[in-house]
Amino acid sequence: MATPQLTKNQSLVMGALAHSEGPMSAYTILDKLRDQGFRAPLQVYRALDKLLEYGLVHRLESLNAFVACTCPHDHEHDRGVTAFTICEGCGQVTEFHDEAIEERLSALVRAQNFKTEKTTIEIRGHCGSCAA
Amino acid sequence: MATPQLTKNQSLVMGALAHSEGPMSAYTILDKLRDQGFRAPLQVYRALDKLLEYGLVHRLESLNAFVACTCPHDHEHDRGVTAFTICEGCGQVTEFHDEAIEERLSALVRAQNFKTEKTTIEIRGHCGSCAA
DNA sequence: TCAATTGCGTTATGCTATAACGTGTGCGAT
DNA sequence: ATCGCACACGTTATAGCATAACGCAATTGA
Ligand SMILES: [Zn+2]
Ligand SMILES: [Zn+2]
Ligand SMILES: [Zn+2]
Ligand SMILES: [Zn+2]
Repeated sequence: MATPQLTKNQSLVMGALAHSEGPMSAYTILDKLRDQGFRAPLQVYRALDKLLEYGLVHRLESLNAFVACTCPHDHEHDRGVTAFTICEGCGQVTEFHDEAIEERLSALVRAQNFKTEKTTIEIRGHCGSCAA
Repeated sequence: MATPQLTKNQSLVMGALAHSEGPMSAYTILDKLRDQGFRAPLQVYRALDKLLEYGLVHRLESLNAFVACTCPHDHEHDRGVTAFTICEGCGQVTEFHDEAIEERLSALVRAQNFKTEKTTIEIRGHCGSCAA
């Protein structure tokens, strides 16, 4: 998916996520953007849908929240699997990718005769700084 | 976590999940159990909390839904990682486990100096019967 | 007996996400 | 030009998921 020019709302949501320390829920984003004229959840969700489609943003299923993609390349991990560590202490999210896991998962799933459309890998725990 | 005797509510929720074809949301479970006297979401959520703790039930984060554990052993996958394929067509959920993925993930996470508490792996797609 | 724990029931509330409707704008085809 | 279409947008209402806070009852163990 090539990334077209973002619309005003998409840019505002992207900016909010990019400048955030950690993940944000759609409603948290909404609150951050009220001063820029946002009034309703759909304004956020519609922008997020596009940003997810362009690969600029990831959804964290276990948090019902969103983060900006930190992948160094051109968000071309369409084919690849994206994984996250999520610290319960400080909220820090780290995105990472690994071909070995991709290939192993792919083989296991193929053995089930299953066709993958989207893979979610999220690891909850504590980062080095927050470990008790 | 040893599995104590289930209470009445826990048994009812467990039964509903065990006899279901696929995953169920807490509110769907509630509706199924109204005839057995269930009246409020908390009755379901409290039972689910315990069943999750005992390892008899898994939560599917990408669906906000729950499934009975199909693991053949005594639900002793406390140490292990549980993964799921989830068919968007028929709703079928297949639970599986793989040591190679566990070890690879474990190594990657350790390299981040991160302490894992819970790992979520969910693969959305289409099963063999439902593949377009 | 007394305190602590656990499960239960109820009401109310909060958070997450989408349905349904209408408006406006740009742009190619007729 | 103007028609038709696609797309973004704004608004209101509603649906779906989850928990807070209160009180009561049964169990257990000191
Ligand atoms: Zn990314
Ligand atoms: Zn941390
Ligand atoms: Zn299991
Ligand atoms: Zn299927």
